[in-house]
Amino acid sequence: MKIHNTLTNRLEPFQPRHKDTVNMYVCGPTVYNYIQIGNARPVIFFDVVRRYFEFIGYTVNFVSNFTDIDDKIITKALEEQEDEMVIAEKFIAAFYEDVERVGSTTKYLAPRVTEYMSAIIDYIDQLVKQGYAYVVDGDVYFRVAKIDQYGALSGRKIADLETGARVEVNPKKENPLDFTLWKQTPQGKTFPSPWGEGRPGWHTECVAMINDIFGGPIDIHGGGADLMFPHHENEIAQHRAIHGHAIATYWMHNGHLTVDNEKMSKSADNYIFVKDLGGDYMGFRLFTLSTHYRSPLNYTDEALEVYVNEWQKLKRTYTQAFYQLDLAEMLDESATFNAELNRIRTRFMNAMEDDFNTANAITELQQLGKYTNHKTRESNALQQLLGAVRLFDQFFEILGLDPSVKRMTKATRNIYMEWADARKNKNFDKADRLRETLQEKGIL
RNA sequence: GGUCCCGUAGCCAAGUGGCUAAGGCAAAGGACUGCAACUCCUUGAUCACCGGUUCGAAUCCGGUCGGGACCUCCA
Repeated sequence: MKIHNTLTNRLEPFQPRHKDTVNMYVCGPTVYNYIQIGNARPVIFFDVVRRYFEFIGYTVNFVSNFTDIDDKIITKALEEQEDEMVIAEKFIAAFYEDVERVGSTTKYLAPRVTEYMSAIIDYIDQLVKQGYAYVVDGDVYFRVAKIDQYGALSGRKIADLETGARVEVNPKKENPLDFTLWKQTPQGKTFPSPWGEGRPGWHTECVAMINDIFGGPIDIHGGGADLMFPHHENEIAQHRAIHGHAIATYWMHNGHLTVDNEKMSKSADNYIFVKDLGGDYMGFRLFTLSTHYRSPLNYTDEALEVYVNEWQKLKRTYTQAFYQLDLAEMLDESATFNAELNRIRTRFMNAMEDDFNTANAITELQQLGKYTNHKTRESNALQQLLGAVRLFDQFFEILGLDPSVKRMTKATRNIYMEWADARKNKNFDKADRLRETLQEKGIL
């Protein structure tokens, strides 16, 4: 297994810290609105990472947080004249719905900032006591200059950052690059702390959560590329300060999704919420996996349509093979793979092992589709067909695609038999009627 | 202004030093079929441009042009 590590900017062999276990953490959403389709990319990709590791036998401890205290939530709460926590709850529920829509699992630990307040305050307190942070008028800032390796993740140097600083001047900060750990707030929900009533900055939560939940450094820390700087850089800085090392071995970042080659933004009026996408979410999932995760992905209606069609095609292929086996009472759970299927499987797995190259994995999925279509048209190929269906099952499990095909009921089976009979007897009126019924049931 | 990424057939997209540059979509032609749908087969690129390194480059280096990201608590 090779993974591109943003921290070293290299492809590295994956070595878990604990045998047979993968501990991973993915930065979750700030719950102030529905998620847009760009947010769905890490939701889908890291779900695939998890699925793959589980498939090859690892136990995966997957954690992704909710930022439920934030300026944006306060703004939203004021707009809607609602309590901030009500807003947060609403969008957490909406988030889970969207996660399920796109076929990712919601079964993972999802800590919230509000549940971690004391751990966050403790962490900041330690930073202050050890001189890595300073207090000014009830605000607390991290002293970036104390961390030698600051900038290593995002490939920046402190000097460059200072030179090109477009950072707003905050006279309270010793250095414009210093980031907020705690701040007093004029409005919104506040929490008591040694520095007064206020709220934590954004960067401490993940560190506090990871330390509490995993009790030490983890294997994989993931998120969108925009989190590299400053968010992940700041997480690393805080962790180096107290623990002397980066918090995770491998840092993985997915590239951004654009819409019609433009970044999604409210001002550009090209925001697309996952919930509004409508239609075929499996097709959308396939679309997001069709490009390597580190490359940018451009959304257009046409591009999505291509993969919606592709998914329909794969599903049709699978379904036909499945029912052919079902009719023949040959739908065994286990199957042997012949040389061709093994070749496809090996290529698929190799693609996944190569830094989760889902684009190439999907190519193999398509090759399997072609193979299956050939076998569906052959007589006496049921063994190979069974192998194909079971290999499909494996690929679908890894990629999180679900064709939702169930065995035929007795009634449906009878209709199918009647249809076949009618065709054989050239009773085409009847056959066409039955065909329609079967098509409605999704059998044909 | 600073840092970084990208530019492969009409479109999407793998490949990052070496057999004839994967795969998909679209298009055209063909096969199959009671009709249709589905499916299958065949057909396309010297890799933005210029120069360099090398026995050999889409793949490394330099430059030019074009596009994008981050530096603003956006995945």
